[in-house]
Amino acid sequence: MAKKNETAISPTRAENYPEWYQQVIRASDMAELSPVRGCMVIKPWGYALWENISRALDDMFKATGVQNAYFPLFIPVNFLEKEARHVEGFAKECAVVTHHKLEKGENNQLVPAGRLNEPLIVRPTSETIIGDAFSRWIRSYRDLPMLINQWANVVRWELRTRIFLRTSEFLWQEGHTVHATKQEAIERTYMMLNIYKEMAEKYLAMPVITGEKTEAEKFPGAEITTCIEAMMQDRKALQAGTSHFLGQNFAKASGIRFQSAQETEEYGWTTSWGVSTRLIGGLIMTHSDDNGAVMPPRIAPSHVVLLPIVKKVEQNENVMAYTRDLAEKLREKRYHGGPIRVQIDDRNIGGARNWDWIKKGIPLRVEIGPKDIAEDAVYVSRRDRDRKDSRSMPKDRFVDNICELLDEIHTELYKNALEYQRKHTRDIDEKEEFEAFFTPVNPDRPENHGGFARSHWCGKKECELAIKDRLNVTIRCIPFDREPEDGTCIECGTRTKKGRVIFAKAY
RNA sequence: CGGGGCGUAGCGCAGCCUGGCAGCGCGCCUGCUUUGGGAGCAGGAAGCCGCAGGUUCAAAUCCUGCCGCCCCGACCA
Repeated sequence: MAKKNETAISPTRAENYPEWYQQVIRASDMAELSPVRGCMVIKPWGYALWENISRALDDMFKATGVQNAYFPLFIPVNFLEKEARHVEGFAKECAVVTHHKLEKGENNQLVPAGRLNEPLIVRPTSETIIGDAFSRWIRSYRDLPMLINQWANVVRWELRTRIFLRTSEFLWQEGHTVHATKQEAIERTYMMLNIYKEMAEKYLAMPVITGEKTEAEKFPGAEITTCIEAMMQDRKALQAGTSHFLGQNFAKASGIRFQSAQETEEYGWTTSWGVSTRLIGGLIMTHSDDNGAVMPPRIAPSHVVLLPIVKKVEQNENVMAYTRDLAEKLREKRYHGGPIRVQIDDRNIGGARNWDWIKKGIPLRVEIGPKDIAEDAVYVSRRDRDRKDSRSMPKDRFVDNICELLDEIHTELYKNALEYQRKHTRDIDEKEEFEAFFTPVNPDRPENHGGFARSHWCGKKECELAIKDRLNVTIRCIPFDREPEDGTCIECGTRTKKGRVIFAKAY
């Protein structure tokens, strides 16, 4: 009974949020830093999240006619050069392959040899190389729409990295489509953003605000960038997914042309859209608490862990048999398209066993001891409730209702996150209040600040940049659901009727 | 790339000022006892003290250089 800290994770969120984040990842065994700077090793408990996320997304994509394909990791440098703004956006963070061979040099060290005639970049995103393929694949309007997705890794040479949120290499999906008309491409852009919203809210229990990026925050080369933005528990915004309408910019850069029904030659209208392993960072920072991770049930690596409690050796086999039988009954149940994922943990390590699963964030913990078996009952604890808030229930009722119980946890997590977001979102019309809102109360913890400010903006880039320079606050998005409203720009005071935009500090 | 902090066992740290056997807690392994909320006893394994050079009889400790990590800022999904 050597009770140590009140909380399993130290420091707590309030004490040091960035450090807490890393400790949650370590304690839950989701991932670790790799020997290569800025890269991560995703361990099974973390990778299962990505598998579950990607499986659900893949189904949703395919339901809209998207097909998967795979394009090369290496891209000729001159491909990137084709779209001017795209170059500006990505050139400075590209990893470049310049050699194709290693030779033994002094002291037996391996040194690069065999310089490439043309260097290759490691894809930071694949618009250009997919565009090249599309230019060959598409001849006629009958080839359209072209709806392609790839699951891949990409590399962006980041200065400052943070596990899952910003690593030099990350996993993602990138969808790329070509359409005969502007209208259809724009519709596709919004359609995919809605899928991301559904993933965030219905699977990750992460409420998001959908909207459009400003000129300054757009994807390099896009006409319209749409996004889902979520609030983390430090009240910073996380861009959790983006969908872009690329106009004809990339079609012109890559020569994606088709012959129309009217026998004219036209450029295609393209879109691209992606989400990444960053979503995992987002769900950690949305739901986890000072005792570790909290997994949203629908994508949790496991739904329930069974913890047999053996008092006397001679009861051991009885308890284990009961436990195995319960596991089998649970596995027969279907939950959101798959079986209930059950683990049995019979390690003999006392209360530490329970804490391990709390830190991993498994939605349900079930203790099974002689007392329960005598009553044909189980003792159930929910991760989203206080850890002492456990209750006994008849075993059959537990089995019959486990799907409803998991969905209830999902709903509760979503509700709490939405409540948090609303609590820290404020309409602000006075410049002084705006400044105070984003100024940390405690200078030692500059990450602590107000949250989302809904304020008026005249639409000028200078005002947006001035705020960014002064407060490190940016316009996260122009919400789709904004209502026209009279107001004055929070920076320059110009009258505007357009309605409010979301200002926040961002990851 | 600028400012600050930190590198000692898997994790968290002490030792450094004042040079002299490599330490502590947790974790890990073995055995026994235990098991309804971070178990007890006994035994054990585990270290390039970030790296390289220097000073010294002797360096985790002093000096020089480098590297890495974390936080803040600029940039980004």
